[in-house]
Amino acid sequence: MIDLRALRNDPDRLRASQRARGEDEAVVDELLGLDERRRSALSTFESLRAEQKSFGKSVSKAQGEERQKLLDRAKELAQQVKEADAEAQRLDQELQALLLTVPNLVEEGAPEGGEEDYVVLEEVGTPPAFDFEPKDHLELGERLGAIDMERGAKVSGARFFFLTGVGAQLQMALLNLAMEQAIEAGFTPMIPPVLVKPESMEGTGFLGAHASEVYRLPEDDLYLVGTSEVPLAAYHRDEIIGALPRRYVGWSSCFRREAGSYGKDTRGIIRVHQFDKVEMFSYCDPEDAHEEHLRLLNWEKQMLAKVELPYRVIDVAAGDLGTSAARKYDCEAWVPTQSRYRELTSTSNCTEFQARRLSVRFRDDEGRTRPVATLNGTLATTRWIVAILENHQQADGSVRVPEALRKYLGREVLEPVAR
RNA sequence: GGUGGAGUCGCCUAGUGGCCGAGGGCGCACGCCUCGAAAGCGUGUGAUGGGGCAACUCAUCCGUGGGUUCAAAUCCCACCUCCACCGCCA
Repeated sequence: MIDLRALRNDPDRLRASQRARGEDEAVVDELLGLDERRRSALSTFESLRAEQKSFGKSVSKAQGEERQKLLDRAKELAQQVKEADAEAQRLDQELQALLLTVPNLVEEGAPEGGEEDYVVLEEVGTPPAFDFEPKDHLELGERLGAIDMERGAKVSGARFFFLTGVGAQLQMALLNLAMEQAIEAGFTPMIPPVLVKPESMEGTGFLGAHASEVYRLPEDDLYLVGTSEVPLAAYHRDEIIGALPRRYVGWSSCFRREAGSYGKDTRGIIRVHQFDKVEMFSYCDPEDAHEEHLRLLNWEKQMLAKVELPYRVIDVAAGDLGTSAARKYDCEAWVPTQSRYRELTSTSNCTEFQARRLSVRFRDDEGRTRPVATLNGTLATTRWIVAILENHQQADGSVRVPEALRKYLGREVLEPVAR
């Protein structure tokens, strides 16, 4: 949620942000008009209510006929107060509802435009040159006895899979490596709930434009999270926290409906309904948010270096930021059989947007409460297996294990197994 | 799933229609005292929103949402959470 008071002072800032995202600018004037009417209704209610309160005092002191007279007038007042209250509440709800539809203000410097308008910030490493025909991750995974899509489909349907044998071990190795790196950097490890209440989902901004991506359990009015960002952001809901920054690293399964992606990435484990992820989450002073964002990006790059993958970093364009992010950097690893880069990590600076919805505050130097900034970034996911298998494959179908993963896997090469 | 009990300021607690416009204690902050500290004494102590350059001021908030009443922490209804016990189950 954006800051209404800041909007009053500088409506052009939101106009520019909406333009950069390719979204409606008219919402600015709707907000301002509604806010004006709400404040006027509120002040009407407040003065009536003050009158009613002092009137109530006189009633309690009066006697006999005098009391009866006052009672008649008080009854009238009560009616008026009730109406004024209802009107003020109605306008406030209308304003809140509209406010919830407005995406975060875009950070200055983010590229304008849509999905294709990203800016490449850097390319790290060199895509491997094979002197044989590289196999894709699924073929490799099946030969290694690491990935079983067929049985995934049999048991759960399309876009579900089993990680088996070294596949399961490889994922654990990867996620353990990520957890270890984060813990060393001072993050508090967390294993969060993956079913959350509507307000947690709403608070993180996932029930707006992307609501169809989210699994819902109507019987229990709970949602399955698409990322541990959701429970980690809601963790401090309705709290005033001290000692910023607070950094958490969450390990969880993630669930995505992938509605509207029919036909895209249908082969293998690139786009699936359920996967595991290690996610960094940071609460910090809004003044430090930009710096913190760059730190998260750096930790992501450290992880990518450890698994020895070639990748590039992109600055995601405003129109592709999603509801909550003010700025977003993705790291995309090279996928040899697709001859292109695919997203492995994504780090967002959500500024105070989520914290305002979730009411997570801190005390500034003057002792006033202010919303914190929240940021998140990926340290490892199941999808990384795709890039690791493909980039480190050898002519015989074996896969070289990156140095950093060896101590977890206990071997240097993953060998094909007989079916 | 069933039955019973409970939810008041950071924590503990008082409060059974108007004296609550929420009292007390703990904690915390500041001051006095002291060479310094402890103890003691004094003062202060929340959130949200509106108005104001400001000191300040007004309104709302006693788990949540409704209702009764001129007036609700207090009465009524529903829900939520926690605790205890019973049943069922991985």
